[in-house]
Amino acid sequence: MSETKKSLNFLEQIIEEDLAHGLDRANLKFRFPPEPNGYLHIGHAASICLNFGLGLKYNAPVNLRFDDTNPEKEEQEYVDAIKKDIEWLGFQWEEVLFSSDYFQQLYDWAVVMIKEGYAYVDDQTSNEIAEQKGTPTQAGTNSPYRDRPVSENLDLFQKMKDGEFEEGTHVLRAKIDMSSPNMLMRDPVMYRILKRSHHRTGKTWKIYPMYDWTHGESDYIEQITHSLCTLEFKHHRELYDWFLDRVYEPEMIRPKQREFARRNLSYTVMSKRKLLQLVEEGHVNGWDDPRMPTISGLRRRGYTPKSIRDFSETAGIAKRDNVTDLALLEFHIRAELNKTAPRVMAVLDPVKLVITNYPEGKEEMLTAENNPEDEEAGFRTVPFSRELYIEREDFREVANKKFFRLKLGKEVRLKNAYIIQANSVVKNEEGEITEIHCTYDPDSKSGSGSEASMRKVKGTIHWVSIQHALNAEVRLYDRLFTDEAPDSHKDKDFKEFINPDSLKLIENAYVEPSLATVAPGDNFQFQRLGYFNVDPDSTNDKLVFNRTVALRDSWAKIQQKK
RNA sequence: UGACCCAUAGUGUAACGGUAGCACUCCGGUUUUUGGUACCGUCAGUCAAGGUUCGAAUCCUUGUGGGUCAACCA
Repeated sequence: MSETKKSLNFLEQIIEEDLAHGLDRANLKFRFPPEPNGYLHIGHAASICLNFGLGLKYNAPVNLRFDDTNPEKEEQEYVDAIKKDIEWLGFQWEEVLFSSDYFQQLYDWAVVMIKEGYAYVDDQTSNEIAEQKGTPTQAGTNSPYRDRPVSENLDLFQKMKDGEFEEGTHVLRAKIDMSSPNMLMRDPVMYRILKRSHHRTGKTWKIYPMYDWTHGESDYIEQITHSLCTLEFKHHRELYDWFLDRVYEPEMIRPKQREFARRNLSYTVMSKRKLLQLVEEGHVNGWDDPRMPTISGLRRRGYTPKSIRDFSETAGIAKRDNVTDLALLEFHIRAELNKTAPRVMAVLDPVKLVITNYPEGKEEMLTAENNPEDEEAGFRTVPFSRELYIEREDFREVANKKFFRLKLGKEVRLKNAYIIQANSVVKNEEGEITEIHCTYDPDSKSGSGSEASMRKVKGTIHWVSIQHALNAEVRLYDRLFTDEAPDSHKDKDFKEFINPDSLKLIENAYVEPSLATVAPGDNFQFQRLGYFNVDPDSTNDKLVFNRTVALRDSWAKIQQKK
């Protein structure tokens, strides 16, 4: 009975209103319209989750439509990558479509517009046209070709299409209003001549339609009810509607463009241009570098589809500019991995520990729980022996009471193993500790049920058996930028804020032998350290792990306060 | 010196004229063979000034602050 009513975001409210005013629920249809000129990022993910989420909520189809009207920038490679990312996020489109599929229809409509006096061919250069545009505060002036006869326009447009003119010599323009306060309404270009091979239509077309002319008409052809885009397209809505008026038939669905604020994330940038720059200038190792906010980068970093969907859901949709805290994304990946990632032991900064009263040559297999958060996860065994590695920072010769880890003369629990007491250290000439000598309590074996095993010891540390451990490379990632909003500073380039420590490479880490058979993409929790996944670079000979995110670390906070 | 959009805890969002709520972060505590998780708790907000109203985060006016718009890009 206690049904918590979920509040609707403003777009859902618009849809509900449309439904209430007679729109048939069965006609609801959405689309996600990427341009195949780059990789998808977390901001796109918000849009994907929005559109496909609406599709799921209303049981309505969602088309994947590639907005491919510019053959100069678009490539098949991006089409494939985009499809992969959307599927990986867990969504299914109704149809894969391309704006280029509509080139003929668009052309036919343009001819009609010319005949009706709504479009004309302009022979001026782009500079001349730009000069006549005016400014936001100043009206533009009409082109000298604006009132050329329909027959001449038809003839010229035909010749543009036939490839009789060079690039840049002619454009088709909509005849609207050169004094409109909306710059986009000042006779916008509908077609330009481009003698470029298109990734799908090849050399069929010599002229290509512009975004504004294409997008709304594509929505109309597909009978999309709600065409949702980001805020910067707000001014385009007037044009979108004007173009729609040229072709709209009353018995058809009339698509509606509505705008929402794009999702920004702190400590990163979200523009394709800037991300491309990071790739091209070598600040990162490609579009799928685990530090990139791209879907492919997040995937390689170890983020899961669900964590990204949950993030988008929690962050919500609204119309104000935002910079969402990276901590929210991290919260969701920790929440999921805590429930699903198998726990294992790995030592990243090893120091040797010798258990002097443990028989030399002896080894035993100890039982370890795979995931205390998941009863189904079961148990595994880990080998134990006389010489172990522990984390260097888990030991101090002397320390105060707040330090729960190993110190001289004190006890600590080795996770899944025995209680040990540190007795002495061996140092090298530099005074660096090379070995810690300790003794163990043979009766304190974890899970043995003995009285000694039940003893409360304040600290528990992880370890690996030296002779059984596997060598691994571990890549520790941190935020790519040191500033919350690196591209928000007018006087500074965003690259000035690149974090020099965004990648810390550990070439000689040690992991427990159960990890011998992992596959790229597998997620683990390295106990007490964080969540890690297997990088595609990983091989049987050389394991490579990426740190997805560290565990929350209250000890680090205590230390920082000092 | 124009048009349009936006303004709610540190961050992101709800409240649709009727008790400002949720999540993250931060801080404190309980439990714990992960200084993790879980659980409990604390701090913290309607940009400003007027107006309408019994009652305003919500409606109106003005101001302030931020954003968008002058590609043959999308």
